[in-house]
Amino acid sequence: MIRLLLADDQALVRGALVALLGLEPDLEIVAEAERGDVVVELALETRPDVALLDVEMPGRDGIAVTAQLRAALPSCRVLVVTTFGRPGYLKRAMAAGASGFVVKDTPARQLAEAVRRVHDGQRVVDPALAAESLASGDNPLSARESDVLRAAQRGTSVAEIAAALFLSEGTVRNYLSSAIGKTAARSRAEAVRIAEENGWLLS
Amino acid sequence: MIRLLLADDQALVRGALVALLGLEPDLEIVAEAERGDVVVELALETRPDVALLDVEMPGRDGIAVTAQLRAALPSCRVLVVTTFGRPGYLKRAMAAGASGFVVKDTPARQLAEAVRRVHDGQRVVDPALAAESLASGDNPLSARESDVLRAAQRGTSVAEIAAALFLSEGTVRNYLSSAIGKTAARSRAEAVRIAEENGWLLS
DNA sequence: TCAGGGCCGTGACAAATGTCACGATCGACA
DNA sequence: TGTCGATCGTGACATTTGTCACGGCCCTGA
Repeated sequence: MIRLLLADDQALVRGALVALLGLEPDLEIVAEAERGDVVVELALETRPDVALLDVEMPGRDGIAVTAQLRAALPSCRVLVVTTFGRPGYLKRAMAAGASGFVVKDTPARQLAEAVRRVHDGQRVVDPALAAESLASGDNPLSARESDVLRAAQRGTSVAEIAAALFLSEGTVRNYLSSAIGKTAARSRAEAVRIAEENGWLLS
Repeated sequence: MIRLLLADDQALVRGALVALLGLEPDLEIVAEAERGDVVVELALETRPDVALLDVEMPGRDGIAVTAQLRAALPSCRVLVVTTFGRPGYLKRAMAAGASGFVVKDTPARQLAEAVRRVHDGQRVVDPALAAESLASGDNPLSARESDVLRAAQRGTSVAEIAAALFLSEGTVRNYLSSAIGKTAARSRAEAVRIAEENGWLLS
């Protein structure tokens, strides 16, 4: 039996995944989480063989959880599941120690198979996404530029961003300007969108 | 047996829901769709009793599908399922003729029960969401203001919005300004965010 | 019939935004 | 050791954005 941990913030999806995977005779769900920040603790208690982690979760995002889980319980492999096939997500998930990366667009039948492959020590990655990920290049933003873009995500003004990050307004404008340049955008809002779509704004 | 149609663009979620609802002895999934614009045709072929529609779908959004489905096959009740509990979604779904509205945060066990209630002619609505929906008031934006905000969603400049909508730049600025006022925002980007969160930018 | 509202446009203005040039410090790295 | 890049700041400037006042057209409801 492969022991499974499931983490997804949408109760309906989580429950449905339980039903789906519960149909497989060789899989057993031993734990469920709806927040990222309880996964490691739960894993230490229940000792799963494979953890299915969503990226978008309250508390802590799935990629950060991946890194911590790999450190705390190396015997547990991680399969990351996500709604959005952002190139940066895949790259960072693999760098964090994930064994597989699956988008929610993939047929349901392949999920159990992916779990088995991951448990088997193989890597599982959507080939199309892998290609896109390679093509999109690395995150060109510096840490500060990411911070400023993240703070600008909700339509915040320069003054508010500066106050939130304890920077001068001029500095914020400089970072925004260089972020706009690096993302090949033509306005702050477009830069935010491009960075989001590439998965460059996590953590 | 209650005959079910399922529409959700994420194959994994759709498959998982099939597994979940397939466990219920009185439910039978007779059709699946991954695009909004094929649902009506599919429903006319398979004659389901209840349709489970996601709001966010390619082709046609679930609320537009609801209206068309109600017209084409009045015997089929609609239960709308969505990731985002936007107040405006609920209001528009009910106005379009949906019998129920469920967010993906609700426990999986309640889904089958919701399907039965809807099939029974009852209405199913998350009470918390209903309250929020009433509190948030109606969409204050005029059709044109919504158009302009929608066009501004991706960080587009005034000149580009004007070109896309065949308007003068001054007019676009006026609409943006009044939309900013009506949403109580302080910039275009914030107005876009507020309108999105309230579900005012559909269709 | 008239008032009101949505729609479309113009022009002018203040404020915010984006760009550039210029320093300065610091750590990493060859 | 020197160089490079990231970080933080200043000041000046052009452009864009947001606001306001005004005009006109059309439709709807009182």
